[in-house]
Amino acid sequence: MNIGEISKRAELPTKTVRYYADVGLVKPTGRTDAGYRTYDGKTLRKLIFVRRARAMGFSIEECRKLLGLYEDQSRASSEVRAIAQQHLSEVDAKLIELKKLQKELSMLVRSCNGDNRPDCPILDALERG
Amino acid sequence: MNIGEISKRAELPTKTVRYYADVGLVKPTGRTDAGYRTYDGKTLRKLIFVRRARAMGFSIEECRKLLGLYEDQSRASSEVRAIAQQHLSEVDAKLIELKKLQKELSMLVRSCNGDNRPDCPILDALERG
DNA sequence: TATAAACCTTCTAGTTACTAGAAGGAAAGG
DNA sequence: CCTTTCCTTCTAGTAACTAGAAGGTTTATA
Repeated sequence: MNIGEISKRAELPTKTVRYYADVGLVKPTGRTDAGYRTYDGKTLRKLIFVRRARAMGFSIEECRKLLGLYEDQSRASSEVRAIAQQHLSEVDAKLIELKKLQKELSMLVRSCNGDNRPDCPILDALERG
Repeated sequence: MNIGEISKRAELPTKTVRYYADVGLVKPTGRTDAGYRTYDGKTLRKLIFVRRARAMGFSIEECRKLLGLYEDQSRASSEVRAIAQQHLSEVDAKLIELKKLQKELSMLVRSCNGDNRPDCPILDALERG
């Protein structure tokens, strides 16, 4: 399969597949005489794996580690769990921050009349803290 | 005040203050003979305003608009409210996504034994979807 | 007064994970 | 044969800084 075909099947833009090849995340299995990248079923599964991991918010470096473990038939599940747990903690933390922010912002938006007068509690809050 | 002083007072790194000057968000009031940036109380308030707005997740461009409205004594509060409301909607959307992610991830982490055996539901989920 | 420490300047480049676009070669269809 | 579509590489842009280098200025101290 060339890059167009694999992109369609992996549901990733060709630019992204090329990028993953460049950074050594998922390399093509080979090249044609003309220099076209070629991929097989195994690399397709890796690309899909990466797409899903990225959708879960894992970074490229985390994906690299996960792929390594995915490939390693003798890995311990604890290694994978550690990465996922770490990522989950970060998600938890972000969630808390975002909830606080939402609360503050929605309070501000509700408190502002939103009319033609210049008086605005939102700006006041940003100014005074 | 020079950049070191204003940085301390605004609780922003000097690099960031310089960056804000470069992008025209908060410009110094002038320069000394030696080329040092100088700031006054008004620019200090603007920098603090920007720090708070950034902490609320407003982008630099949103900060620019908010600063414009902050400066404009005759603005309508509805203009400010529109920006905040827009931002709030984005926060809401992100929050929903992040909650879904958290649920999925924590389920996966819980389902994984995390022992020495290679069997791992996390990798399985990433592979199969 | 000499000099060292602490401060300032500009410029370049690195960060994350792509994305857009340009210039040009290759393959496939009519 | 020609056109369209696909592929290649390379450069540069995105957001919002941050790190570091090379060098000028100011201030404090010996």
